[in-house]
Amino acid sequence: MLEKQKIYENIGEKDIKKILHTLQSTTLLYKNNQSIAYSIGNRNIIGIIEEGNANLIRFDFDGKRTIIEEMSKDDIFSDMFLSTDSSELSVVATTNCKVTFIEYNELIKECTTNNKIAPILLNNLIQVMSRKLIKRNERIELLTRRSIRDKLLHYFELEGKKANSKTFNLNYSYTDLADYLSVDRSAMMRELKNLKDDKLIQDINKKITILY
Amino acid sequence: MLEKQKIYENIGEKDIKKILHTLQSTTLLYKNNQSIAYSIGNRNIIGIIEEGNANLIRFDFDGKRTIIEEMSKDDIFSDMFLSTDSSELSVVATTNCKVTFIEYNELIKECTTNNKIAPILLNNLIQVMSRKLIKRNERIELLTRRSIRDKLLHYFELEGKKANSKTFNLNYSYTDLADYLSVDRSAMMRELKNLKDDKLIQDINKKITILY
DNA sequence: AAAATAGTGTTGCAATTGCAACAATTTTAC
DNA sequence: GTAAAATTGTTGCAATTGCAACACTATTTT
Repeated sequence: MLEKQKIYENIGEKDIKKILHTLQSTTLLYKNNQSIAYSIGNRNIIGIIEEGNANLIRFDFDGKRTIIEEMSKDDIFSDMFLSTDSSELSVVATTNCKVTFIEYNELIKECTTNNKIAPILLNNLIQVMSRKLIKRNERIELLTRRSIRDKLLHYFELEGKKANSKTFNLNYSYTDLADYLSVDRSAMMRELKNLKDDKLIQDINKKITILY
Repeated sequence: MLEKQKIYENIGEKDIKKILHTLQSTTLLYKNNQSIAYSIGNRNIIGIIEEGNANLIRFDFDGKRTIIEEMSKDDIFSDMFLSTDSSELSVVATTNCKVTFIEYNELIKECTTNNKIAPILLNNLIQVMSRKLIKRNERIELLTRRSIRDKLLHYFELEGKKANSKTFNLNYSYTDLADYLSVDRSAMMRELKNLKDDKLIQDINKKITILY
């Protein structure tokens, strides 16, 4: 399994502080369910989640909510990664969060001034972005499955691979999982029951076991 | 509308040749429908499409094909952006193609050796990756729509925005569009007819006009 | 120019899915 | 520790979707 790439990989504590200072970073705290507003007027701001979890979500005009991406410690988000006219997208804290904001343009500038740390941070940024691309790809692959059954089975397979075991714990609530798979919750529950009846999976209290 | 970021942005012809040579790049030609094999044994290979178009596609075990991403000139692809165990994914030329391969690790190495061009190329790489993230995000947003009708309308809106007009040409065949939206083609055709009957869109020979 | 291949347009029918609505349970907040 | 809020589990029913099959047209290939 691919290791989770970290934005501060290979940079010592002191150097992290130094470069964050050089880049004139800001660190802010957010409470659970709070919307993480950023890039107000600015451009190319990168938010680094230092502590806690947050989701990138979309609210439909009819109030329907869709989780686009879930993020945790060492994950990043940025207006750079979002379409300019996607105003209905927002980052929402799902636990209390600590977020550091840096300006990408400053980081690039530092790379041309013999700063030794900046290129490492830039490389790490690319690694984290690669990982993000992979995650979004996985999501796309999930969503292209044509039935709820296929989506569930594929999701379980992915989780199984991640856990490197046929048994793993669901860290989503069923409500959230339905959102993630973009299907009706009750229809998903019905299909989940079918999968259990067909002895393809076991589900003991959110602990899933793949039986095939 | 966001400009398409180019991997060679702000680098002169001569410098492009120079850096490609330094990075020991390889350029290969592919014919339409040919599979673009890369990273055989290697890691962190970046493919740059110099000419032509290619798709990132998945073949299901039952032969069903799904377009994950369509790519054109100046687009890039890489094993870095793909899950390690996604062996069923492949890049396939959809026209005759010219592709240059570079090694990411070499590029990083060059950045620490006072090479003036390498950091620019690296910045461009980030810009292109950002764009790719946005594209995949758009795709996710499309796929999370719950009905064929919604998917079509949303797709048309996106294309309208891109063209900056209510009228634009479909550059997909309907067969491919169905693949892209991940729905049954005949069901999509039916829904397309409904949209026309409801006077929400006009469709004259692949020239779509949004009527609302 | 003919043949082969790929794409378009349509339909009936069966299966899947979403919606609405509800009770029961669990978790969170004060 | 109780009230409020969120989640789970279930069902009937209607709407949407996928499948299969077909005729027809357009585009390549040789």
